[in-house]
Amino acid sequence: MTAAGARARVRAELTREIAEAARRHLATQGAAALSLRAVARELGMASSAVYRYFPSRDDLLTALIVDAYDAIGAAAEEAEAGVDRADLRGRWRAICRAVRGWAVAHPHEYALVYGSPVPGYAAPEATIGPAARVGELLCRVVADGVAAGVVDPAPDGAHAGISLTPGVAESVGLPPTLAPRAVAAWSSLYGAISFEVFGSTHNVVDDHEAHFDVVIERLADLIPLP
Amino acid sequence: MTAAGARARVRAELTREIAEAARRHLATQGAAALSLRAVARELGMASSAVYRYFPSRDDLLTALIVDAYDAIGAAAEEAEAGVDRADLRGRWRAICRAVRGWAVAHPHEYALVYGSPVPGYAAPEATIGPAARVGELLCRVVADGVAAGVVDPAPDGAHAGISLTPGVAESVGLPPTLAPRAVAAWSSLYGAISFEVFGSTHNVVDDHEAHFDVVIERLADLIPLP
DNA sequence: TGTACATCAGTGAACGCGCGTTCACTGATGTAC
DNA sequence: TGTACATCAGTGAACGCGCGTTCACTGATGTAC
Repeated sequence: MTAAGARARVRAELTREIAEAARRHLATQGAAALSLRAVARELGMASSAVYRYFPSRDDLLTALIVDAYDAIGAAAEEAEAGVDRADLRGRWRAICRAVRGWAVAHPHEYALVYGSPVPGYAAPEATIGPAARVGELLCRVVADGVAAGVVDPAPDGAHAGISLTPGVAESVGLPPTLAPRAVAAWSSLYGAISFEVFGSTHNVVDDHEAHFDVVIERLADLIPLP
Repeated sequence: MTAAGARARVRAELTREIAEAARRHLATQGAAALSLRAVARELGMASSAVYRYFPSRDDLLTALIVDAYDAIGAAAEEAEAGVDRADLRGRWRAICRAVRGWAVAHPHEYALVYGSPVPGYAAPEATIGPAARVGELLCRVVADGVAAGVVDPAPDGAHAGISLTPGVAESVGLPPTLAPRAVAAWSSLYGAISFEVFGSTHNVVDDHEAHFDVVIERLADLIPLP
């Protein structure tokens, strides 16, 4: 039991070490340069040894993707938790800034999850939960506003909401008349971040942080949040 | 003269054929699968022969990137040109829908220009002009609204505009107090499209076209456009 | 406590693959007199 | 119009590289009696 437990512990540790080496590689070289051989080299082990921990390159990739989503989600949740519950716009700003801050600090990991899909890689089910954390957090702020009576639950009238997958609005606690706006704000947030991180606004925006503050307020107005 | 002209014409034709074969490859396999050798294979020529037309793989990539930007820009401009000049929202909608339509029809080419930057590839100057076409078009609609007196030129007050690169607002004909909002709408547009094309809203949005219509109106409100 | 066996981690060589790029070359096409 | 020369397109072999994955193997670590 103790012996087996020790073996399992060592195994878990090495698994984490491999994933961390892979993440370092990803951070400096980008996703395309991420190879099992390069990771094995950095750890000083034979490339075939990595197969004891990850059955294939795609499984290693999945681990990194899940970790990236979780890191972004955790950063956003932590920042949002530090704001007064009644301050809806403050919570909204905290989420957006946390996501941008993480993305700017980890551009390659950000690209892995929000850039072009990795060719030949199909995201498994394990990634969809972590991927939703930020969106759910944004929706919670809006839902709290509806509950408090300060956010109009049906700004578009009664006919909105048919565009979303059935059940989604309910699962995030929003009326179907409001949920599409939250999704629009959500995707817009990532549009601004991707433009900055991927360089699309390189010749256009000078002070990215100041510009992002403008974007945040516009997206809050889009709901609209008070 | 005629002979030399014929040679040059043949050369230009083959250059175009190579680029088109590369585009086909890109469209079906994605940017990572794009190799000089694969293109040469498809054209039935030796891989070394391609070097007579493109000095390196990166030059071929540049040609594809410029072509993609131009195709998106042309699609947007053509759609916008078909709308009554006074119908600002109609022109805005036409641009957004054209860009989305092109992106959905050419996901890999879209990913090439708006997805993760290609590792090891630095976008040369030749790409910055074509890359700006859609943004400029959106700005023109807003600027026309200001000229017509139906768009508030300073919705944020006098202090906005310091976030953009000096000269940008002037070059697109917008007051510095309004330009950041246009940039915000511009990046938001691509956020919505990227989420759809890259699959981020796979489990969230059901009817992407209907949802995109919601987004368009929200982005027009963001300026706000009448 | 000691011994026979099973499990597991890690090795190193090999497989087959495709890539970008270079180079000396062969013909064909154009040019100058 | 004809001939000597220069230019160009395209070839095919080769260079050196790194990749993912497999496989038979060697020791070490744990387990059962």
